[in-house]
Amino acid sequence: MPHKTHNSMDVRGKRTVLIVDDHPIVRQGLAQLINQENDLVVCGQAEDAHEAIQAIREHGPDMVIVDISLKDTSGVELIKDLKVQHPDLPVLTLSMHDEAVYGERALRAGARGYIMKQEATEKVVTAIRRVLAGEIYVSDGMAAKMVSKLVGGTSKKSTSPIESLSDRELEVFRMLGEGFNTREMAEKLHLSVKTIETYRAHIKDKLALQDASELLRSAIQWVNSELQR
Amino acid sequence: MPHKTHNSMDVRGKRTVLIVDDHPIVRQGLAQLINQENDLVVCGQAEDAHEAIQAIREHGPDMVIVDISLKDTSGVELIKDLKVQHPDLPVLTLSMHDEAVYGERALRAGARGYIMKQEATEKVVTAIRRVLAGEIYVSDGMAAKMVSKLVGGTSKKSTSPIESLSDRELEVFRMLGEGFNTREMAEKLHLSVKTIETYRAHIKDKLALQDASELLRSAIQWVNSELQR
DNA sequence: GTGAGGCATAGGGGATTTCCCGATGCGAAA
DNA sequence: TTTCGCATCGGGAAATCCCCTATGCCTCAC
Repeated sequence: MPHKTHNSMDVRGKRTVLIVDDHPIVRQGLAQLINQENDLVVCGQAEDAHEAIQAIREHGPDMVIVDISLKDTSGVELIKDLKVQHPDLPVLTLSMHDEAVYGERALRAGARGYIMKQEATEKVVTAIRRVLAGEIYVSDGMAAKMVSKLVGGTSKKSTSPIESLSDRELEVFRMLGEGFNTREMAEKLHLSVKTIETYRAHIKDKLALQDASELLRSAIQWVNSELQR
Repeated sequence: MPHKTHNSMDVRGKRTVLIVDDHPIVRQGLAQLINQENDLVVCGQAEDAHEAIQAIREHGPDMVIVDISLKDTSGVELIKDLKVQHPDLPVLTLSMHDEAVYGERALRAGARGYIMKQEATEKVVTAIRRVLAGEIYVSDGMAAKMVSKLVGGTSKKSTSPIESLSDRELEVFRMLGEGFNTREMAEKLHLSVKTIETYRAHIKDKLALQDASELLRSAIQWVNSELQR
């Protein structure tokens, strides 16, 4: 398949991959994994959303691998941005979080695949190839779940109210449970305090919580149960 | 590959390292990082506590690097076990979680160092060397915090600073970690809001915490660790 | 293709809460 | 008996929370 505008292959005919992850060790592992394949090569790395945008401009990679939990802007936000700025650039989401919580969000944001760091390295390579080929990669379990969701259509039961939170709201909810206050969240996410306050109010509504204290308890409990996996 | 009796050096005179992490990609990155040093070599890998114990028996490494969040047993439990079974085997804790939350717990469990995955790879190597040399490695920030905690506690012994809380203070600390706000605590304890505020201030002083947010995080973390024993 | 509604973002202004100063009484310890 | 730590409160300024409103996007149904 002949590609269009930007450089689809480097001089030695390899497909180029850009890595976005804020853990140097993970970048190193991933890079080695990719570079030892004879048709793939890592053309650049970034550790936050801003660097990622720049690196994409600079290198024009064939695909990007994005960790979903970055330092400032969350990976989901970066994926959404990329969807706008580079609609044809395929994105594979790499995450240590459970796919049940973040998988669907990542795909809805525009990712072409989702894989957990717990997976064997061969599966990661498989996922990369699939995404490069223009297909979608998710785990079998997640694929099954999404199918049944489609078939079931309006299955009102068994949907945790947490599912109803928007991406930003979930992010705020998680940080709340980790003990951050409104101002800290605003700084971390580069948003106005007022915006965080709005999210808190929405979360309270959606989860039917009475006040800030119930909200906090709920968030703490959820974060802990997530840690237990 | 001849196994020696115990911690010494392998045939080529390198110090041997065992990696325990449930993310294959991280293991790969770390292994490459270590193996490219000419005096260090990875002698084995494990992805959970059980495999780790076995691998240590088998390879007798000079040190172990343990991720704090494993699949089954938490890394902290593994570290405690190792402290019993191999008291002289130095352990470096590697974690993606903030050191403020887990650092102290890891060290108390017996680790000789704590480093975050966010750190640059050179720092990781530095930490490994330090721990191998029998020293303790923590970040500068964490070291400062622990010193101020010790100084602030005025207790010569290394008792947990939480021990220094009075009964009322401890009660407030626990309720804080459970998500109660000041007014609710006042009602529950039949005290003035002002009194609870005073306790909060005292706890902050005694535990050398900066602001309400740190106080909250600390309380949440403590309550959780209490739940797990 | 238009309107309804969700989402991300944020401001205004009053109600609460936190934070930094005290302060008082009461035991225990020095 | 003087000096502690502890439990208990208050004043006042600063910060935060809470309720309402608003705008610019999207998506999706009709």
